[in-house]
Amino acid sequence: MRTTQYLLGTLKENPANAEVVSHQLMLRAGMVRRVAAGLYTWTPTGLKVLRKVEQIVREEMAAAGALEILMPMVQPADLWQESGRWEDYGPELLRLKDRHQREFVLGPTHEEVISELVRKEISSYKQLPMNLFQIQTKFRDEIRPRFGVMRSREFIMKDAYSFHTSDACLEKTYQAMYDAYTRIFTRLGLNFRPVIADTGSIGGDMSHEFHVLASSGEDAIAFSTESDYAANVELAEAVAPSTPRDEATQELNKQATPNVKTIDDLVSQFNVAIEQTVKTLIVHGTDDHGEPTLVALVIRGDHSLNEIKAAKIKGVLSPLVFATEEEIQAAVGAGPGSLGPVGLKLRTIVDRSAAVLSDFVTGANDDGYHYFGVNWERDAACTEVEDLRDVVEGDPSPCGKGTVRIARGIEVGHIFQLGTTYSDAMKVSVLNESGKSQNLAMGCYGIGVSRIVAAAIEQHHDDKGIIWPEATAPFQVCILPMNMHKSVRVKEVAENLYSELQAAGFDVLFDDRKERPGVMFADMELVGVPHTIVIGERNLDEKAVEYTARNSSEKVKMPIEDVVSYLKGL
RNA sequence: CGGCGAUUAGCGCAGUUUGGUAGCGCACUUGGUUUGGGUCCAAGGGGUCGCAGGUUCAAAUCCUGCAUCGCCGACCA
Repeated sequence: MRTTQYLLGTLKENPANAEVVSHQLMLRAGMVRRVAAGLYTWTPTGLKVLRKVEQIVREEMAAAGALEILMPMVQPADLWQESGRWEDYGPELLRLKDRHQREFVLGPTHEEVISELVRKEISSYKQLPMNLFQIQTKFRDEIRPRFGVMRSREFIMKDAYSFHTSDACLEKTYQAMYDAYTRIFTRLGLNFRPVIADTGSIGGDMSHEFHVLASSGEDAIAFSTESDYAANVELAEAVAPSTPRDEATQELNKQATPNVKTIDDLVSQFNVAIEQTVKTLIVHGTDDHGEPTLVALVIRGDHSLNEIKAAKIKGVLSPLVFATEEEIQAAVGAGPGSLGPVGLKLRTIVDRSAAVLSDFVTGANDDGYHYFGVNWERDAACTEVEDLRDVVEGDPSPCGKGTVRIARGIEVGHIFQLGTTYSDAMKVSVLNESGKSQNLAMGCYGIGVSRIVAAAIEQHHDDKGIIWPEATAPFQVCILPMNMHKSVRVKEVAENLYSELQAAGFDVLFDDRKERPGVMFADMELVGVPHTIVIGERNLDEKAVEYTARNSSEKVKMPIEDVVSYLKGL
């Protein structure tokens, strides 16, 4: 491709409204343009990268035995009503009507459509297992789209769905997908980790997320320092402390703390260690008779509540709903800044780490007062102990080996064993070997294709621009002729090399613009082309050109006739 | 949905406090100059100042409403 015939679209200045580096670079390198919130046009350079990612995903899915299909983006509402998600999905599901006033949705995912297909097409266990995938545009009406294509409303996803007559068979395909995903992200040149994940609203038993490690990632991941264990912090277990609770040494005493509204106030004004404080959070729940009630959750002052863990406790509303200040006042008689387990008349669930404290400090359920020297059993009941908090750096690893380290990741893939949730709702069944109708076990496997492009840039860039891994670079090589418009020799060598490289199968960008050298260098570095050949009068007397790799500052002078074989050998 | 902020040329911004008929840099066009790291000089094109209403002799500027966009939070395969 010649730059004079190409839409390069590079920007010298950083666009406003682009927060993360991948978003900035995608705009500056001319890969995408914003159309509306969370909606982007992929311009030629961006589309080339996107297609390369798609192709790798497609090849590895096919190699793992999945069959490619293409389902519609617009889906009839009745399928969603059948699965129950018409009600459950909420405002993220964009609903629309056609000219006959029939209701449709813009597909955020395709479990319903695939179930509809499979229940019609597959009728015998002999046709199973089957794994079908597509690479399709999805639409999710995100509350807050951000970070460019990283969290957009319209995005491209590879989604696969597998169907089985037994859990053992599902597990086998699940493992095959796990392995395929590992190959895909390896081929893409990404530093990634599979992590144990929450199954979330989609349900099911077993789930892994694949995360590209990057400081800008939206998810926190807990790793073991000594094993392969990795889990999303949402899910990672905070192991119960092995040391038993110390004996009480202090008397319970109530002190006036008029200016204390938060744990930080308490720590700074009364000289107590934050680890010796306890905070109490009030959430909505139901009692044994299913009646609405409030539940108190107690965690150590320096820890933070894990809402997913809390919501999984029986009798706690899921998703978690915090009590309002008015509700707390009505139930306890004190404001949120003065709550504590002593004398509290609500069901109280204590976090494992809070449960081993002694002589601790907590609110007195009386505005402006705290209890000091509090001890469990003696001063407050501690009957229910659960894992309620996020793990923190230095905790013992849940796997039993090493301690926890926290890193940030961008979720680029997610695989689930769904079981029969959808096939029960959608009646996806076949006749099994004994001639009985059986609902199918199902797995689903997603990869955020467009998100991968952004994630790759987060991981591979410097202050000059993008540094594409070989596999996803928009062009493999670029030719930069110095003052070609003044030098017949330079033009001739550049044109010849351009033809030769193309003939040898390289995707090459030939910068034939009448631009100053600095402009060309800056643009090619911004776009991130991995290999650059510079042709200038300076070296032509020796019939030589100069090679540089994007990921190195080293300049290599080489004879013109060696260029093709040199690049082939890389 | 709550809090905060923004909206002036294709992009990045100044001008708004104190009302007086719109400016800078980049990009673009033309001519010259320069030529291995975003040259320099000159000339030029491009704006219903987000929209609607109001105040005023006069509104980018003051007032009211709305829209769009972004940040933080809540939410989310």
